[in-house]
Amino acid sequence: MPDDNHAPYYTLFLEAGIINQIGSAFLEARLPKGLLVSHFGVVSHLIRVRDAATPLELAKAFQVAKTTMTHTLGGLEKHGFIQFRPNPKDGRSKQVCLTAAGRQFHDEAVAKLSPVFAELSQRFSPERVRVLLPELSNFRAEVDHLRDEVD
Amino acid sequence: MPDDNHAPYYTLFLEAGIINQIGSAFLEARLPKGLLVSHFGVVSHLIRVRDAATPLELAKAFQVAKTTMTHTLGGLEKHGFIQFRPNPKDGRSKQVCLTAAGRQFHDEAVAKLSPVFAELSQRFSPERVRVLLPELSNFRAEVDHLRDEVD
DNA sequence: CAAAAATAGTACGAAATCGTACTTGAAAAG
DNA sequence: CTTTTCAAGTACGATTTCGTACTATTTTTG
Repeated sequence: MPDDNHAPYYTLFLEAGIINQIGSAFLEARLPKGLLVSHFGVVSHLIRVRDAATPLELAKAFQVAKTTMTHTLGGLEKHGFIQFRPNPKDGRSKQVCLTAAGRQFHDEAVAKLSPVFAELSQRFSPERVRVLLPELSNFRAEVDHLRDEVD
Repeated sequence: MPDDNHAPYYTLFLEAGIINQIGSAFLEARLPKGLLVSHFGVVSHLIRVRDAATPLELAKAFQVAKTTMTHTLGGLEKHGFIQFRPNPKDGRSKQVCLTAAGRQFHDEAVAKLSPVFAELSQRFSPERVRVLLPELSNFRAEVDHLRDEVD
C-alpha cells in the first residue's frame, strides 16, 4: 500500500502548513494596520540578501505569482518602504530598493516580535531549533528541485 | 543581541512557509478545477479524524476564520462532497458529514499525488522524514500553545 | 539585419480569505 | 422565569491572490 509510505510526507506538509499559519498570524498581529506578512517578507528579504532585487526575483523567492508581487510592491511603495528604479541591465525590468523608512518598518516589527520569540525560546530552545533546521532545509531544497522538474 | 538568538526561529518559520507554499501548489495542480487545498484539507480531516465535525471545529483545526470555513464548506456542499445536518446537541450548530462522493474525491487526489511522493521519496527518504517529524511536531505543539496564551 | 520567440512587468477579472456586524440559539445571572 | 451575556453560523464589503491576456523589451533564429 503506497499510501503508508507517503504518510510521513503528508504529515510533514501538514505540520509545515500549521506552523506557517500560526507564525503568520503572530507576525501580522504585530504589524501596523494594512501591512501583511507579504510586505514584511519582502523588506526582510531585501535586508538579508543585501543587493537590490527585481520583482520577478522576489516573486520566485516567495513562490507567489508575478501579479501578486506587483500588488505587494505597490503597497510597499505607497508606504514609502521601497523605491523602484530602472534596471540598467534590462529595459523591461526594474530594481526594488529598500528605503530608510522600510528599514525602520522592519526593525520595529522585529522588536515587537522579540517578546514572543523570547517566550517561545523558553518552551522550545534555540538549540533544538538548530538541530532541527538543517534537515528541514534539506527537505525544502529537495522539494524545491522537485518543483522545477516535475510538471 | 537578542536578534541572534531568535534568528533560527525566524528561519524555521520561513522554511515552513516555503514548504507549505510548494506543497500546496503541487496538490492544487492535481485537484479538479475549482477545488483547492482548503477543500482537500477538510475532506481529509473528516476522513482521518472523524466522520462528522462542526464548522467551527474545522475552522480551528485549520486556523482559518469562521467565515472562510463557511465559504469553503459551501463549495464542498455544492460539489456534493459533504452534507450538512442539524446538530442534535446544539440548535445553533451544524454537523458536517462526508459523502461517498467526498471520499472518492479524496482517494482520487491521493492517487494523483502518489507519483510525486514516489519521486520525492527517492530524493529524501521516508526514514529521514520520520526522524525529522517528531521534533517538528513538538515545535508545532509549542507554537500552538503559545498562540492560546499570548495575546 | 529582420522576424520570431521568449521574458519582465502590468491591467483586468475571478476567487479565496478576512474582519465586522448581524441573527439565532444556548448558557448564565438575577 | 426573565434578562443578560455568550457562542455558532452567515451576510456583506474589503483586501489579497491568482490566472489570463496584453505591452514593451530582449534574445534567438534564419
